[in-house]
Amino acid sequence: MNKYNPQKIEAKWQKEWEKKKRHETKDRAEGKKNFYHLVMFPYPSGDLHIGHWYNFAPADVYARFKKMQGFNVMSPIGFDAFGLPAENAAIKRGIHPRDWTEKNIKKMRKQLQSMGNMYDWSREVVTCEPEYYKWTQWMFLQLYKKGLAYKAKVPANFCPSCKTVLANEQVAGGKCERCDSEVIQKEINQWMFKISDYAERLLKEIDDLDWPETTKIMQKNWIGKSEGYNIKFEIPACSGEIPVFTTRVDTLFGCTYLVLAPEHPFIENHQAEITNYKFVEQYIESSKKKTERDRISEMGEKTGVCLEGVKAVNPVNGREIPIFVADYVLFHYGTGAVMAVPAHDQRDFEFAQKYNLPIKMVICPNYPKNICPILDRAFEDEGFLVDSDRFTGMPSKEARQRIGEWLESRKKAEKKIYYRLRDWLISRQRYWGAPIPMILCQQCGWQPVDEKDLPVLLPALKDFRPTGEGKSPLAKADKFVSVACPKCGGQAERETDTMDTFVCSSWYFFRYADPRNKEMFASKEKLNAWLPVNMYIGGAEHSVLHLLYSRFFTKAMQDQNFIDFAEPFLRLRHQGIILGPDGQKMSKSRGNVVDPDEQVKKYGADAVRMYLCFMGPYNQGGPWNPNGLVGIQRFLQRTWDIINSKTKAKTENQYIEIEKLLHKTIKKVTEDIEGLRFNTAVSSLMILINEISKQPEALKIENWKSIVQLMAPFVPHFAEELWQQLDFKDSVHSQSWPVYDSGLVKEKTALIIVQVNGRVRDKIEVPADLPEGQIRDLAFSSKKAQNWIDGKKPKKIIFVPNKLINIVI
RNA sequence: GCCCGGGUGGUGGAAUUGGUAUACACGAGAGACUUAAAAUCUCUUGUCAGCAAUGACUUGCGGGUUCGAGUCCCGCCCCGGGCACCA
Repeated sequence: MNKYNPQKIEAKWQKEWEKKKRHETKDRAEGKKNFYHLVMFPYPSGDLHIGHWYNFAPADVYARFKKMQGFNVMSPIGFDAFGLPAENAAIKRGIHPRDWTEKNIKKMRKQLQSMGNMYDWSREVVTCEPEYYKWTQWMFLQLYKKGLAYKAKVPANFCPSCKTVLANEQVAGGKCERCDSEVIQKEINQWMFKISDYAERLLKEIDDLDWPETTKIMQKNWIGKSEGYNIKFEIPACSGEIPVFTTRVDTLFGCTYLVLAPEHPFIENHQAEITNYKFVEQYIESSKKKTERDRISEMGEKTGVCLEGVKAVNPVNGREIPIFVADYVLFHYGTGAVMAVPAHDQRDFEFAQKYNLPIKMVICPNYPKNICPILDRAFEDEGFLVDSDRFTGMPSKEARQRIGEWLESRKKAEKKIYYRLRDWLISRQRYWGAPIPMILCQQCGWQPVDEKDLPVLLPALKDFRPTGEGKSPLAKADKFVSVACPKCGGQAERETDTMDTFVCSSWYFFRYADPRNKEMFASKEKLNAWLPVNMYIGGAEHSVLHLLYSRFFTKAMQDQNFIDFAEPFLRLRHQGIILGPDGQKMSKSRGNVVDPDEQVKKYGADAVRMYLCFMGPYNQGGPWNPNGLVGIQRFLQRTWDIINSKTKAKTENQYIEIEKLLHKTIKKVTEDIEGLRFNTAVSSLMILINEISKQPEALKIENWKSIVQLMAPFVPHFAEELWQQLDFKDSVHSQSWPVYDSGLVKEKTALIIVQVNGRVRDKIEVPADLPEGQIRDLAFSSKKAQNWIDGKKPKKIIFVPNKLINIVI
């Protein structure tokens, strides 16, 4: 008998599809709506492990499903090819990053093709190719022109091992996200993107997106909006004032001192008035030396120094209060100064306890009883005001508004909003990235490279290793550095830093729409044909990095009218993470990376695809365990055998039950794929085949057609082969998705659960929609139920149509 | 510390709106076919009691709401992710 040989048919159909260019997508298809299906493009690290398969194979099931539903689906793929890991790996192996990257891409292309995904390779983009990074540089210039790219000397996160600065988003717990080394603070002149200009839009416009709620919350927290007041505290000693930001104006009467961040300019500007300046200076120096790590480990252990000789005046009651400098106050947030209310802020509370400062309670949980508890920690909740002059007795929420307005009318305060989001630092002192297209002229200052001179090619350096002195390796390439000023023509120097890879990946989804355009990153016509992305699938680890940056790019490009939409990804879903068999995150150093090749060789790509779908909920992931794969193989073999036995169907209505089950399965599979519940979709297919295998003669050939179609997205080669064996025309993948008959799906009978006092005592089968009265009679005549009713009179009867009757006695 | 997500058989998991808990699959056990093995097929498989019919118990723990709770509410424990002095 004809045996299912996955390796043979997979090779056959992959060749055939490629020959017929089955997966190339036209920008317009007659009578079809475009559907942009996108997976996060991979980083060419070398080998495609099972985690990649988990990302790409179920995603491809969705793409194929949408195609069969009649959409003109674009499913592109490419490589996020610049970046630190490639460079670090190349250094380790003593080869050039370009060679290493190209070799990996070649290998991964082959591996990706072996999965049988419907990628349109004609649209492939590779971010380290000049034809691509030309437009990355072009985007930089557009941002620069609008003042959204600027160079500034800021304290930055510096990784001593990677020898480059990093964005805030790339530092996790004081450590480098890539190599886990301790990050130190270093002041370097850096190129920044002004993402903070878009904080409000990034926050507001996320609401309407069909994204996982958790991802939205993460982005919102990262942006971190706070509304409050900037309050002016007068400093009589130097006839100046210090503004502080607070979200709790209602606690102002409880403010017993001010605290400035060590970097606050007031301190340096008033050396004369501060009588213990030497001491203060020492404190500032010592806190500067602290690493991010020190600050984290010291959390709770607050330090500071009082500025002797200067006092601040609380605008609300005219009282003079001391001023401290302490590094628990951050300079880069708000005004770099806070009003300390130890009774109602835990940090101030700890500081006040340590330095014996007055703790004055002004919010009570239970006014007018007015019994304030003795505090062992700050009371940060809402309550009623006490000891607050004419605001006493007012709920804190109302007081916030009233005190704010009152101060505003006296010009002592103004409404203010601050965001936690800081600007995006994009300079990297590394070789393997897109050069920043800027030129520094001693006469004219920073000048952008002329657009017609793009791309600024990355020179083919022999020694590309980082220098460690905070300078890019490109600085060593004299030919690259030395250039004529675009403005005056005089001697000038190129910027030698390269761009963070996240810049390259912030716009790649535009390029897929028009990948070979030489005039523009993509034409508006093609952008409008495809974007925004209809379905985006990728890991949750990008919740704030890539996904936030891409939204920023999209908004910035919209504002300059290069595109017509404000959000790049309308629908987003995350796949889970496949862990190593040991339950740990897969990593080469742990040696638990699973290569799917062995399983593919044994069971075929189709079985592996389907097993990945079947394993569990797609967004969950978990440890890799191939034990269940054999179950998928058995299922495919059984399906194959039944079809090949070519059992002829009998008369139409004899097997109506099977036909009904088929239509229920169509409904279930359709709904499940749409919701990315691949595991239950596969299980319902198994139930169907199990049922059919009991009576294979029950199915008409027409119904086999539907079944093969239902399976096609999961096991594309298998389905294509069966399609051909059943003598159907064309390709199964260009068929339209089966539609269920709602008449057949509707149940003719219902199984009624008979409960007595909420416990199941019997089950009775009745015609569907039988009215309550009749079911009641049936329930009472049930012997099993009668045993429990025991002749008693029911107190109550609960009836759920077509489901359940509960007799309460 | 704060914000999310999760905890169901030996294992992966199902239960879409508060209505049969354990679908589907793996594994295990028994049997059929076979000289034998593989493959395939059939049956059993949450726990306890029972020959059985059947009954009791069971969704991390403890309470609660409800005729009825894996699902809702309160309190706790554990695991995973994010944030981490953001005033």
